[in-house]
Amino acid sequence: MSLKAPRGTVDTLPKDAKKWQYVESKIKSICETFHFEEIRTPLFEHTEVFQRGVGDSTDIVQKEMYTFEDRGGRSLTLRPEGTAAVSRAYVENKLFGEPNQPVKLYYFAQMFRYERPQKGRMRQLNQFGVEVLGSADPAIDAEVIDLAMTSYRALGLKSLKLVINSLGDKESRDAHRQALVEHFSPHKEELCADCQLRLTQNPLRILDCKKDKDHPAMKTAPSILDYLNEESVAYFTKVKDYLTAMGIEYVVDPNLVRGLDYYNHTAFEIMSEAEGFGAITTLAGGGRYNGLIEELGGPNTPGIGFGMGIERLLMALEAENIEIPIEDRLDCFLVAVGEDTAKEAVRIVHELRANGIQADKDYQDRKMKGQFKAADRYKAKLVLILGEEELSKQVVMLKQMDNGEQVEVPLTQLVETIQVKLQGGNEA
RNA sequence: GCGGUCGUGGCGAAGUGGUUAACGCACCGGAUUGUGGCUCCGGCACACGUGGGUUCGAUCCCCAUCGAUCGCCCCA
Repeated sequence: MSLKAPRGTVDTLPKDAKKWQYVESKIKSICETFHFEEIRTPLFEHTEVFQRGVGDSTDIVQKEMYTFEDRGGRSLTLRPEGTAAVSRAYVENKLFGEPNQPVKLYYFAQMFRYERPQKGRMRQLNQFGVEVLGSADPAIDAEVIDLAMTSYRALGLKSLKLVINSLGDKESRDAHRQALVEHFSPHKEELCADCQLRLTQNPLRILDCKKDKDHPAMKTAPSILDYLNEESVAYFTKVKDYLTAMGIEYVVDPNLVRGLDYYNHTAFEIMSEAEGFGAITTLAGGGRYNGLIEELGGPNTPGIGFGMGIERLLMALEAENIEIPIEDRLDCFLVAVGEDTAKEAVRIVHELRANGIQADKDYQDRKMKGQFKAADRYKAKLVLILGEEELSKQVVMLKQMDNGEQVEVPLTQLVETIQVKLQGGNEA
């Protein structure tokens, strides 16, 4: 039996890797425009980081974590999401003491969740995410959303829908929670098993349930928006005003509830509305988490961020038929004929590369015709031909593949000649 | 975790309870004694996901398992 990559994981082969490189470099440059800096945290953390950070009652912690014990008996977990890990790093490295606040961070990282694989859902997935720590200015909420939207737009996506909501501060959430329990308790027996559990653990998430969405009590359920206190309303209003000021369209959905415990105030989700995208349409999700840093042992520090799935981003690009420009070229391919030329062939390719010229040669012992076909497949701009005759004359034939022109070049002038040829080609 | 569909060479794709499992693409070679994209000819190829069962005999029938895919749950 042959070995296969573990379930829910994939190999990204060169052709696709080029797409990833393109997407990542594009997004990174946008991060720089927004004056965000990269942070890299470990692939795994103490399990407690996620239990406390993400919340014990969440699906992620309850059934999706890759948790293992190391040889020292420590319980470690492959990170299932980025926010808790980055927050831990913020606290541990005392970034709250940095003079430049807020701290604006971004990351590209693999996440791991033990789930049933499906299109757009992998056990190892890649996320781009940002976290801004140390500011409770609603303008930052808008900026973070702007960064996400700008990234998508820059890659060409058009069919996007931004949904926002406010979960309010602690006082508002507690009041709403109380109202939800009172509202749903009389109907407890009619709700699905999950929701019966949610009633005591996390009543907010009942609103998110797809099974019970048609239950009459759902329509009359108390909306968080009615329980926001004055301060929370003012905050949410400012976020909306700032979005509007930037010309970013949004839809308020009072039922938008993020799956993780640490969120409060602003919550948002960006979805694809492209045709044929399948069941999964969420491209990115995020929100504010003002209590998380304190929960992880740091000072009371506000934070906001989002996570964006790169696999889903690529799916969305495909769904909208957006071509990703892939660089696929070779400057110079050396065709060598005859056994005696082997040593000189290796030396020439080495010399070209040492001078910054992209070069390759045949290693399959192909005949001349085969070597030319290979050069053609590689889309080589120039082909050098080295045979016994050229070797004895200390020259090489240089052929330009687009127009077939061929000239004899002394080895002593080869690098210079190629550089001129390539430069001329680029300008034209 | 639950349900549906699927699993044949590198890729695509026929097919059958029974001697060498089509074909196309790709790749290599020849026609063209040292020159690419067309044509013709020839060649190569670790293939019936894995493990059991039924059978004289299974790629084909049955079961299981693994994987993919679609949907549910939930999310990125």
